[in-house]
Amino acid sequence: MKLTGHDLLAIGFPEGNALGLALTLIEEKYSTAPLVEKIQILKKIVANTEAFIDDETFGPVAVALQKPAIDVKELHASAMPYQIYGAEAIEQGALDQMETAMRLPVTVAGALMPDAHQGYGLPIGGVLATRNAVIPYGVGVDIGCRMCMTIYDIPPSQLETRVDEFKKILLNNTQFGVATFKRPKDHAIFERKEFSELEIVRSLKDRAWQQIGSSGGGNHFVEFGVVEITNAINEFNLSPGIYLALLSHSGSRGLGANIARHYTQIAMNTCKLPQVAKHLAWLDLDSEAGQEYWLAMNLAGDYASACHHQIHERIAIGLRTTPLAMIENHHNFAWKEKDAQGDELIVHRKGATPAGKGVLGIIPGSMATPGFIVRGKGLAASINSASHGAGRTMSRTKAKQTILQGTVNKFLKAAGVELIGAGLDEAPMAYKDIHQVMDHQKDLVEVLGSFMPKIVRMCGDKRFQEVD
DNA sequence: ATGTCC
Repeated sequence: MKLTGHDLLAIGFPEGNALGLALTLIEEKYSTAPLVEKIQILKKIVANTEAFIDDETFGPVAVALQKPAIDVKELHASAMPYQIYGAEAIEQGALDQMETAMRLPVTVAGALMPDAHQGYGLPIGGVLATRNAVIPYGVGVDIGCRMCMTIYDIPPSQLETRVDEFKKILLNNTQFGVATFKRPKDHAIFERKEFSELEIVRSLKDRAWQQIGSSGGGNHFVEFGVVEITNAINEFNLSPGIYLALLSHSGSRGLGANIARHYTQIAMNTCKLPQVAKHLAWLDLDSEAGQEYWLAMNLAGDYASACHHQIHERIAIGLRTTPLAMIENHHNFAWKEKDAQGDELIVHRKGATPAGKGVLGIIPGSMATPGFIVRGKGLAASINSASHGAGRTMSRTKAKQTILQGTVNKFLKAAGVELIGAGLDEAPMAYKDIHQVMDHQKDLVEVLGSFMPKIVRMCGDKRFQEVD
């Protein structure tokens, strides 16, 4: 009979690394021993941890047991006030999560964007400013998930006249789901010292190399479309007009996912919070783990950017041209920013677009509704942020159960969109009305132009879509 | 989001 994690919790093992380690070792060394004997041994380690520090078998368990001086935190009795944009279209679960986040002792300010919906810990569309603390689940699992748009001096009418050619360019130069490039392109990011100096990051380097330039699954996409610039974008000398553009949405693939998983576990093991807030566990920025996370998060952000740049580079080569402009922004990340007094804040944007004064950003709609090129207005109440899209109005499960393929096909046809891949969970009707969402954030961003998708590639891998 | 469970 094998011991379970539950048995170990019952005899006083704290949640964390020691538990897993003890399970592994006891089953390795005492696999044939009766259950009571295994329990007796482990009880002794809990009761007299120090005596086992040098134990040949259980030394590592004792070390892990001694390690974290677990810090039990309390929430403030009431939540700090925070601004909500488009509250009437935001689900209760997201509001509850934000309310909890506003009770953390490290929280300084918060805001909820109009595309908000429930997530793990901080809601998607949540912005949270803290003092000297970073919350891995306040950044999200896909660290550095971002948008990137390149705009070309090509008449967008060619999306109709050369549709098969453009589809082929997308198919040949993007990879979705588990697929990666046979010959990944090298990138300067692989010379970064974080890949050798941080153990967890080192263990992820080979896969990061395999996956660079790939897009993954879920709501990620690469699409050609028509940009209509209404307000000149002086950074690029881009005049009002209609252009062909490429828009991509993806993140840091396995690299960021595993960095997030690793440091979330450390945070949850060392920063114990009441059940309702447990996913908001933070790392102090001056702790070793906090500093490591900060470096690893920034690396994952730069890696996500590198992936987009390779996508756009490959496609620009396919188009035999160079872009007139490139606009990009993270929307799952934490930044060091200053408050009104000039003191440093850690601003978490989990599915929120940076919208500081003058800052360019991209807010996508869905596969068959427009997205927008925006310039931030720097509104303090929004913590210099805006939405990162339309936001889901339906869970993936519900979308797959209730939306019919025929309905989506008609919608795509009416919108003049060619779709490669994607499941019903990404259907336009699973998302809020982007126009309403934009209306709710008029004070946060100025719209400079729109982007209408025309040839869209998303993940067509059934392994990711779980069509039940 | 993620070779979708250490």
